[in-house]
Amino acid sequence: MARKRRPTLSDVAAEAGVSKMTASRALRGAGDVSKTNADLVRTAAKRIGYVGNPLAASLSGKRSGLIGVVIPSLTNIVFAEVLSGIAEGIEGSGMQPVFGVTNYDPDKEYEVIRNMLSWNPAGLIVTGLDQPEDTLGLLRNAPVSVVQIMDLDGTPVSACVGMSHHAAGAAMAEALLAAGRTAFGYVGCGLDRDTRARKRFEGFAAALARHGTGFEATRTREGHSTTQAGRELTADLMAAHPGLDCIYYSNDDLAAGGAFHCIAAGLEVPGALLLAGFNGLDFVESLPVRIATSRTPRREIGRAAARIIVDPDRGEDPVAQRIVFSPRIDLGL
Amino acid sequence: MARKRRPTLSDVAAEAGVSKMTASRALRGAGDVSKTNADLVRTAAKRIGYVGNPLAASLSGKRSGLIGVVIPSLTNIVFAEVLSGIAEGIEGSGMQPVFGVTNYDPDKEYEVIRNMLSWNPAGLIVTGLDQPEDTLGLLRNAPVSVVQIMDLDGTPVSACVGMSHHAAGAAMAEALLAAGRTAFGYVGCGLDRDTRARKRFEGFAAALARHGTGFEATRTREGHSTTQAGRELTADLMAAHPGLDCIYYSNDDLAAGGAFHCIAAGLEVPGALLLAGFNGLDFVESLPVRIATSRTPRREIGRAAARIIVDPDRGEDPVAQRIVFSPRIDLGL
DNA sequence: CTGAAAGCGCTAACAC
DNA sequence: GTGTTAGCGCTTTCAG
Repeated sequence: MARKRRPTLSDVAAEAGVSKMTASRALRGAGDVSKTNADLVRTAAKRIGYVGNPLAASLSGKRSGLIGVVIPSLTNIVFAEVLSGIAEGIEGSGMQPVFGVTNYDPDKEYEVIRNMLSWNPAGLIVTGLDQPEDTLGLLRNAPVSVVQIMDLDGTPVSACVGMSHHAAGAAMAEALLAAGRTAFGYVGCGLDRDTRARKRFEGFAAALARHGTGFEATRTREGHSTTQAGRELTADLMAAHPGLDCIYYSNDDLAAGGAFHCIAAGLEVPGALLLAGFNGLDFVESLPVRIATSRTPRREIGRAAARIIVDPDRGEDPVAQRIVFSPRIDLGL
Repeated sequence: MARKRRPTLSDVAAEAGVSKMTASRALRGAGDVSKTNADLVRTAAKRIGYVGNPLAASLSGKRSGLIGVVIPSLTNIVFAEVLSGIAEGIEGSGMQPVFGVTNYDPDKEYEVIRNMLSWNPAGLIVTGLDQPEDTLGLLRNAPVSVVQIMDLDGTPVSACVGMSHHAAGAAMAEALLAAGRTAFGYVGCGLDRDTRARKRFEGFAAALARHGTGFEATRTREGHSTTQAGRELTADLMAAHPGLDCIYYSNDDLAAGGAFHCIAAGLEVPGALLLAGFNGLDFVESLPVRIATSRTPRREIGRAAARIIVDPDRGEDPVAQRIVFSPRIDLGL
């Protein structure tokens, strides 16, 4: 049962009795086509089951309908949700998202971006602002819309949508101080590679300093943020510094681990010890104890980034867009 | 600063002083090229910074270097990890993964697959075996390698890699019965659309039936599986059936919510009430109480699926591959 | 082993 | 409005 060759634009044109160009124009609503012919073409296309070949269109036109997305990890639900938002934002545009995972490795990131650029994507969505210089060069010279996401603390190549992690850290510190906490500890994972977590830490520390205080102790570890790591580091930290009344974590996963430790150890949360995470993941709400967190609009960030690429609008205005989100603090009290 | 046109194969050929074809062959190691020329070409390519245009290659050759991945959701960490595994499996092959999210909507799935096929991908990785007939037609006639993942209970279009959810459910039931549990409840979300969760439920129920028992009560809800939903449904279920000594959940997220309820309600877990989830997510290990789960090798599944598409090997053997994984039960006792 | 010719399927530029 | 002519950058023939 020889599978028939997939119909091409020529087939549609022949079927409709017009030229390839008219068919092309009619199908993508470009240029002017008489209503009669437009209908003719559309019916013909439907009849023979024509599906355009975006590969050919991309090669011919300047830009492909691909949107490259570069994220550091997919094990982290946060980035999965960003992807999800991007998929939503692209919806109906006929574009396809392609993704690349860097595992927080700058060299891998360079490779991934370079590789993606070879596809002549319509746009590139890249996580973060702190790429090494050669990667930035790649992005600056790329003949595509570049959108950097998740971060605002720095100088974007072009458009960027995200939030200030420094400010987010500071805001959380202010809120915790206002809630009467005085003895702070910190627990974080992968700070060597996660520049945004580092910025939150610094923002938090800076705010404490402004109030004449600081972290009494910190516990950090390389590698992924897991609840298990959070639990262990918290146990360790509290054993050494039982006087702490507040711990700031680099994210909710670690904070949840901290909560689990406290439950197991019979530590009263948040009364005796207040735990603060970051992201506002869903499960935070249903933990048996309340913890503080900053809710980040990651799906919205993805959606907004996708929209910037999908919409050619904004009249080429030379000032690149900068969409600012602010995480919302929830002390859970 | 006029950005120079990106170098093409012709440029490389000219630079190396050979024909386009020799350059092409040398660069992708196809056909025979004299070592001398091969070196000449490679150096020339490096010198002028040549990066191939996969769009053109795809249009010219039969298949593109794109791999389509169709998943129901990205809000669920499980599928994000599958994607992650796919990215690993593709690594170094020069292929690009493109993804589409269906939100468990069969119509959306049809559209996504159809759209992806238009790119002439090298392969398609699709979640599940239970597509509607028209979607199956699309897949069967697709001139690409199709790999269905996550499920084995049914007839695959071609290759498939995953596990039997029916068997997984049954195995968990057997294990719980062996552990002495006698009064079973069930909590699930989104069973109307998640056929695999349904299969686990059925497998579990069938096993109970073989032992002359069954679920005393079930609580289900539409929509996503969230810890919050798990917590609420558990509270509801236990209020109505305080005599239960075991609850089977459609996944770990719900089970965690159940655990949180029990902690808050002072119910002894697992002593008085054993909770069993599915997936073996990382956080299960660090929960303050132990719950049972089935560990699923989702990253491995992704990696294996990618490999099937990346490797042309296995000598065209007409028997499509079928890679079987078995979840490993951990009662957490 | 190497090269010349002929497209892949589509669209940008011009004519008409 | 509509058709024609050229490619996009690569690979597949098929001759040498």
